[in-house]
Parts: sequence; structure tokens; C-alpha cells
Amino acid sequence: MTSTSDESAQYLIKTVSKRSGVKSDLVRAWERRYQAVTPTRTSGGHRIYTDQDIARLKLLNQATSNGHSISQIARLSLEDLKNLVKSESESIPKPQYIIPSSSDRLYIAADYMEKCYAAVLAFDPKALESHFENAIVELGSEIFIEHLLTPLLTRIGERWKAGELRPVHEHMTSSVIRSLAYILRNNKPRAENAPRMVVSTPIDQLHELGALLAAIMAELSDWQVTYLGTNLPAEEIAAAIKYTNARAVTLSISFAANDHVVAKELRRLRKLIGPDIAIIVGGRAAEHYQDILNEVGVVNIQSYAHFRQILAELALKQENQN
Amino acid sequence: MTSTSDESAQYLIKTVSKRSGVKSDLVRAWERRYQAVTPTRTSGGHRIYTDQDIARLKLLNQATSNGHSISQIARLSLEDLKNLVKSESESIPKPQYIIPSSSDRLYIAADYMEKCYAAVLAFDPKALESHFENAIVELGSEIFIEHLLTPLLTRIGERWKAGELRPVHEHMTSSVIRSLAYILRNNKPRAENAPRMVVSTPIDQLHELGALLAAIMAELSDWQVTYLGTNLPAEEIAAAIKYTNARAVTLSISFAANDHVVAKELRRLRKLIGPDIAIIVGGRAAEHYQDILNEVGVVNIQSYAHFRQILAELALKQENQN
DNA sequence: CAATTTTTGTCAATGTTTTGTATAGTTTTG
DNA sequence: CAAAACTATACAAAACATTGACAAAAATTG
Repeated sequence: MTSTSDESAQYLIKTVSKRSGVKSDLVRAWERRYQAVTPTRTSGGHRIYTDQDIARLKLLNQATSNGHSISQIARLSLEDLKNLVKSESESIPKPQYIIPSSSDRLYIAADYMEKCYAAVLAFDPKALESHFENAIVELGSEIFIEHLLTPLLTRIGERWKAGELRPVHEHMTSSVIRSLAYILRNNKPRAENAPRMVVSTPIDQLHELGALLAAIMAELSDWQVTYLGTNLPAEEIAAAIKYTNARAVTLSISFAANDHVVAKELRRLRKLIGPDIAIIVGGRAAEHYQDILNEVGVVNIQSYAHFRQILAELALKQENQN
Repeated sequence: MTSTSDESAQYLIKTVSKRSGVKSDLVRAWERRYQAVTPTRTSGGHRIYTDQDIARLKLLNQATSNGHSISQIARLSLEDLKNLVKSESESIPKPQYIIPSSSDRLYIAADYMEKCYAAVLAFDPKALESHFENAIVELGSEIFIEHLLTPLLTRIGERWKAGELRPVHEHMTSSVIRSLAYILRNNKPRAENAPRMVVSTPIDQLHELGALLAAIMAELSDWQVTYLGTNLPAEEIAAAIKYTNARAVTLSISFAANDHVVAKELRRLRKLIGPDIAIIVGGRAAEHYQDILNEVGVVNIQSYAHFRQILAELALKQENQN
């Protein structure tokens, strides 16, 4: 997650020298004579190096002690240097790192999907988390959610019905995803007047992944989301809406088990919060309740695009009201 | 910098200096020269700092002693600073940071406790998360869990019984804590042969915070933990234990509601997993089941120290078996 | 191979910038 | 009023920069 070549990390020459193993004087000499590195300067003229520079100097140092002349290799790219050093230390050339192109991303996502499902099947949470982390970096939050998480969860649901997976597989997956939510969420501070939303699942609705995804999606769409987890009765959800002064509430309904309970909860919720607050419902089984949804005045999410559209409309409506 | 909704915190420079380990004069110098912090002022001109400022200064202090030049990093965001310090503490074994004495830390933890509880009461998840984040920086994971989270949760439980809080307050708190679990957990790669553990709560046990804390504590004690969330029947837990080849399972039992269900589940679990796997039970109400615990052969956690001790013993036992 | 050039690492001299600390006098606070 | 903060200025040590020189090592050449 923490990218090592962080643009924000900047060092003075002494630190660089310590880390790279190249004496300060020599670092300057290499710069003066061959432009081996080209640090920026402070207003006072001090050199400021990046992590990349350090990596570079490290490699140069290694290469020179391997017999290369500094004048010949000083201007090589970081990649070339890596290969140079590697091929010497092990004579095993490392496969090139490929820059992800936007058209490839769906393919990459599908690829990760297979790996992740394999990790779920093998019940290997460590591997799963690791794949997720890599995928988030490579794909970005949105694509990660839409083209990796969602199909993965769909498949887990299918295979569970087919008896290939147990409930515990879903629990494990859910747990791993929850622990990643912190990364997925935008860290940028939300504007004070961002529209607010409460996300939960009604009582007796255990499966929380849908709710979690909805919460993250909403955050990515610049909402201020209060996520409440699962199994909350209508009064509690209503209380949270009052407390937070939310404009909308999103519920995930993933089971078609107790029709009457869900219907009852939805009716109660509408009664408690009044007609002005939007109730959004998603989840695989939401369609089963179509009648009640209509009766109570609930928006049923059809797709992520649809969800985003609803969010945008609601956000606009609020702005106009202000 | 990133000023979140954090009005509650007000410290004078002396306190800030003590907590952050940066001398008062230097704090002022950093502000004057680089705007490292931008405290508000009293009407008379005295500087007023927030918890964020303290966390910030602490990180800056660490970063400078890691070789960064203060002028270059003074204006980085809190997030960037965390990453900076983090990525360094991984690669460079640094002498331990000493400044806050352990007695001070308990006082600080108590102080944070009040603020966090106020945020819970006000149903302000943003503020709560912000306090938590700062507290983790200042206190470190262990003390954070033992002396801030635990008493906080205890108090939430009490106040809930007293009618001051609603269930939704606990849900909200739980959700915020879950999202922080990723930070709390050590990211250091666990050894391949680290002892493994499954953590969950049996069916009908909704409150998951105890389980979550246990999982994090175990991770901090170098176990490989698979966290499964709440409401799992015995078969599922047993399946997870088999899949992961775990040596122990920890269950959190926080309610004394359905004695017979819990008892039944524990018996079933013992039957399913055999006698060799340790069952550890914690939670406020575990004592109510003492008879069953004895019958089934379950360790009942008394305190964090106790839990750690059990973990150490189990880890040793496994090593000897290998 | 020896002589000559080039490359390369190191150092010293000298001046500047950065950074932590100190001093002195004033103001705020409890 | 006394303790604690504030401002402003000053100071010194540490760290950097620049320039130029020098000798060992490596490469080139006669």
C-alpha cells in the first residue's frame, strides 16, 4: 500500500548517503560529473533527494563494485540498473514490470478474480487479503469494487448455493473485505456540507457485504456515510438518521427468507423517518419485495451505475434545498 | 492540517511538548519557520493545540530523527507522515522511542477516553475515528486497546443498560473500530509456523467487539488469526478450524440471554473439533456459564494479561509438538 | 611493457543554510 | 503576584555547497 517511491519523501544528502552507502562527497561528485542523480534544491541550495534517488544510488554503488565504470552507467534508467545488478548477482533476469493500461484493467480484474476465488476456496485469508491489496493498487477503488469484488461475491453466492462453499467462506471473505475498507475509503476530508447517508441492513439480514460495498461506493461519491453494520431494527436506524441528520438511508437485503419481517421493518422505518428521507434498497433479493418497495416508496438499486446516478440526484436535490 | 470535527481538544504548549517530545521553543520555531502546526489562539494570544497537532508533532519528531529534514516534511499531511514513519520503521530498526512515561500514557488514555465517549454520545463517527487515529499514534496499539478501547466499551455497555445510549451507538462505535482494525494490526508478515487461531462468536451472539479485540490482541501476540465475524454455528467454526489447521479458537460471549443455546453450541463445537484444540472464551458474561465451561473444557479469559499468558502457553506447546 | 592519459574517489578550504537553543523583555493567566 | 506564554532577536553547532586539488586505479597508447 505505502508506495515506496513516494514523491513526498525527501531527504538531505547525509541521509541519502547513509541509506545508499555512497559517501556524501561522492554523491555530489557523481552528480557534478555524470548527473547520476538530479536532486531538486531548497531555496537555500541544499539538495533534496527522493526515495527513487536513494534506490538509484544503491544500485549504482552495487554496480560499480561489480566492476562497472560509473561514467558508463550513471545515466541508465532505474530499470536498466536493476536488471544490470540482478543479472550479475544471480544471472536470473527479472521479468519486466508492465505499466497497467486502462484497457487491460478489466482483464486484470478478471485475472485477480480467479486468484481471489481460489484463495476463498482454499480458505486462505492471508492470500486473499494480499491479492486484494495488490488489486486495489493496480485497479483503483472503483474498478476494484465493480469488477473484482462484485463478481467475486456473486460467484461466492452461487457456489454456496451449489454446495461448493460453506457459510464460513463468506464470513471469512467478508471479514477480509471489512478490514480493507479503511484503505478503500477515500481519505480526503469530506466537505462539511456533503450529503449524509446511513447504511445498514434490517433486522434478520445477516449478510453485510452488500451494505459495506454500498457504504464504500457512497463514500467514493463524496457522501458522508455512517455505516452501522447488520441487524438493526427500524427504530435504531431511524435514530441514527435523526442523529446524523442524514438525507438518505441505504439498506442491503440479501435474503428472501422472511418476507413479512422485512416488509414490516420497511413500513416501520418509513413511518419513523417521514416521507422526505430517501430509502434506497439493494441486494440480490430485493426484487422479491417489489410490492412493498413500491408501497413504501423505496428506490431499488439496479446496478452500480444506477446507484451512482441516484446518489448524484439526491446530492443535487439537497444542494438546491440549501 | 486536516482539521476534522475536533473542537473538543485544547492543550497549552507545555502539555503538547511533553506529549509529543518536542520542546516548547522548538514547537514554536517549527510553527514560525515552516507552519508545521497552526494552532488557534486564545484571546490573549496563547496557542491552543488539538490532539491532531500532538500526533503530528510526534510523527514529525520521529521522522526528523529518522533523517528527514524538518523543512521538507513540516507541511505534509498526517496521512503522509504516518506512511513516512511507518515505511521507515519497517526498513530501519530504530532505537525505541521513549518520551512518554508509561504512567503518563494511562493518563493520556483516560483523557482520550472522555473525548471518545463524548463523540459516541454525540453520535459523531468522524470525530470518534479522528480521536482513535490520534490515540493510536500516541499510545501504540497495545495500550490503545487495553486502556482506551476496553474501558470505553465497558462504559458504553453500562450506559446502554442505564438507558443513556441506544444499541445504534454501539453499532456505530463497532463499525468505526472495525474500520481501524487494519491499522491496529501489525502489518509485519507473520512467520509461516506462527500458531493459528480462529476467532468468532457463536450463533445468536451479536456483539462482536469483544471478538474483534481478541483477534487483534492475538495478532499483536504474533498469532495468525482468522477472524470470522459473528453468528456462526458450531459446524462452521469447526470447519474453519479444520481448513486453517488452527490450534485454538476464541469465542466472545457477551450476553447471558440464552443459556441453553450457548451451552449446546459449545458442546457441539467440542465434539466437532476433538479434545486437542483449545477453546478460549471471553466476554463480559462468560462467567454465567461456568458449569458448562468446565464441562466442555474451556479456558475463560480473566484479563488481557491472562489472555496473553494463555496465548504464550499455547504457542509454546505447539512449538514443542513440532 | 612503459609512459601517458583518463577516470574516480577523497579531501581541504571557505562560505552559506539549516536548525536547535538561548536570552531579554512583555503579556496573559489563574 | 508568580508561573507560564508570547515575541523577537541572537547565536552556535551541524550540515551543506562549491571549488579546486590530488593520488590511486584503470584505460589507452606508443
